[in-house]
Amino acid sequence: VFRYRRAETTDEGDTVTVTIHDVAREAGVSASTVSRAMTGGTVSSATRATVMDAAARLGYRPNRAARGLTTGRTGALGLLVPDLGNPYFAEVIKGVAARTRTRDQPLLVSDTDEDSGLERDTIASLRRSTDGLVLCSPRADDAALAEIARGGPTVLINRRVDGIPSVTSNMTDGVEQALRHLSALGHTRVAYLCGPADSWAERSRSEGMALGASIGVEVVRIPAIAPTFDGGVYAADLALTTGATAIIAFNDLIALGVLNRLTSRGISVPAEMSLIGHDDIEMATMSHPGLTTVSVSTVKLGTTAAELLLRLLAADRADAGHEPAATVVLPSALVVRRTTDLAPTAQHGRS
Amino acid sequence: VFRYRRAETTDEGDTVTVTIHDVAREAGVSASTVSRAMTGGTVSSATRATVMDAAARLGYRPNRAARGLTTGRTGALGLLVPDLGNPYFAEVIKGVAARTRTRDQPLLVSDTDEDSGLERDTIASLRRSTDGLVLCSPRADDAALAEIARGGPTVLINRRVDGIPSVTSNMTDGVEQALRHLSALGHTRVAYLCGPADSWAERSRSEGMALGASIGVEVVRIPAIAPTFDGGVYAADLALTTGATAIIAFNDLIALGVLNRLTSRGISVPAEMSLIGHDDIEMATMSHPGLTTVSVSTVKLGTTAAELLLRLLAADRADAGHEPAATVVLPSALVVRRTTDLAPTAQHGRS
DNA sequence: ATGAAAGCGCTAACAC
DNA sequence: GTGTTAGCGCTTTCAT
Repeated sequence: VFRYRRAETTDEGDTVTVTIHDVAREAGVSASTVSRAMTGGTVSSATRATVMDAAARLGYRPNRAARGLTTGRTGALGLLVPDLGNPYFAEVIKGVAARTRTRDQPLLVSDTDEDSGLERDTIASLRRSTDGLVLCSPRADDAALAEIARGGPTVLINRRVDGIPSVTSNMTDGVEQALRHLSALGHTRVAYLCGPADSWAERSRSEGMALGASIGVEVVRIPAIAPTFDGGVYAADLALTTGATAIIAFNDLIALGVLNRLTSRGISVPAEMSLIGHDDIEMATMSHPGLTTVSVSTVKLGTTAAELLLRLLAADRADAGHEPAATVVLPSALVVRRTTDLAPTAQHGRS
Repeated sequence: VFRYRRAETTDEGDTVTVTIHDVAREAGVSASTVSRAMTGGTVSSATRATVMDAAARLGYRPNRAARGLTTGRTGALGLLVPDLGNPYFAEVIKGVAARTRTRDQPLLVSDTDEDSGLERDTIASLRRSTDGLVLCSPRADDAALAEIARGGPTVLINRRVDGIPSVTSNMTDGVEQALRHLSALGHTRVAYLCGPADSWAERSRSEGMALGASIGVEVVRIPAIAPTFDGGVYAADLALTTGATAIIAFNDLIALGVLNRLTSRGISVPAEMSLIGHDDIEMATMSHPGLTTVSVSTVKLGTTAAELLLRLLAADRADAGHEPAATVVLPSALVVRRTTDLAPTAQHGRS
């Protein structure tokens, strides 16, 4: 009854839409057969070939909106990170994007600006325009996350909640390696600069710090440092008052802030103070001296999460019996650069 | 003839979809009236109120796919940046996202990994799932961009092409300020670390460097430095061979690399070598010493571009006569921190 | 200012 | 394995 705008500009510049019916006519089959051929339904391989050929000849592109209207799916995936400006999360994004790009699935990325109020709304909004969500280091509590996961396919990064698939790095192990490294260098008193108290990552790393007691390293905790460069600048002075000869920071950003502050105060790293970060962001290689840090394959965190989500979606479509939620733990490894050295006391002993 | 999955989980946990017809019934009007009320059509303010009320009561959310099917619009916007890991672009993203968030429009973000081959494909893919695109520092040549812009509403960031709306920062002016600052400090020979030769940003900044000739500053160009930290590390040694007493880098990342390398080689910044970056990324404040740099309101670049794009879309819908493409130029300002000081020669003169 | 009706492009139940 | 058919939820023309 009325003219609809027909989109899709061809190379010749004229504007035509080729629909599933055009392909059907060209291939001499019905529209449903075309649909089946395109979406992997039961078609004889001969007709499938004919159809694919016709589609290619006509330059057919399925209309996402139309498909979405019938299937209820959007074809898009969503990813939520605390802060786009944090290079750690940027790498996670790249990992997820790498996986979705190969399937030509649109990826919606949002950040919450580290604000948990925003997190709720953003998730709801993302949910409505995607088929599944990857939540990176979410702030919400377990109950809220369970609720969110009930709303649709969900994969967690750096967070573990019963019943929800997740990918995490082995932070506890990473921190333990850091502690052992320091212990081997003769340090007996190290300050730990804690991250956000409510974060799962903080709890995991904190757990690793517990190793100190059993290997003769006294750990002094400095609570609730903002996981930023400025947080580190602030924390450096506090750490200095503890009598520690080494510092383990919640993340690299904090460590870099510490390094900057110590340098400004004329305290030599690593001669007078050793320093270890966490995450191995690119910047960690750029500092002077290069930062010793717990390295995590951040990109892989992203690709793995995307993989898990895709698997979830496939299982969903096949109405497969719900298997237990996959829980992948990626290894951590301490990368020793130049901010760690023998403890000053040990050095005396050495000379 | 068959059961469709009805989505939308309510607070009670049961799964119901409320459609425009439900609202129509509740409000005692026809579906078309509801549609008009929701989309700003001609409705009496009384019925509009009734409809909005009914919609709110029922918790009605328009189905994006259905709307898209009839209108040909997706409601989403796209943004393409060269590299998600570059903090400069991260801020641009935040700017765009801030604007789209208020309208609850999904934002699709992709990066090209600084690869111009990927750029073409990614743009095509983004185009199909969005109503309009913001292209940040695109690598494609003018003709290709004109072609892309013909494919749908497009706004450029840090690039100017005839007929396409754009937002840029005044890089030429920024670089001129840098040069004047150096001149005032007595520098007479400065090395300029060029960015990618084919980039618009490089041409703009290069233009600013031309000022040197007229204010008695000799400029030595070092061509085609990768716009990364490592690029800077590499360039530092080259710059040292030129006899320059100051360096202006294409961007902060390069400058930070230079700073790192100079520090490693035991060359004091700024005593022996002054250094200026460009962009004023957050990291520039974190270096030691703090980096003197050309500051650009990166977030505003993003919000302005989003604003322009939204305006374009609105005009499109209203079939408004095409006005000339808007070209917004945001100011630049030199931020003097601690990497610039009197030229060594001038210092001698001073003592 | 409002309602009726058609149809956007696609998929899925059903019959053969 | 394939065609027929109905309908997903919405917007818009047309008539009133």
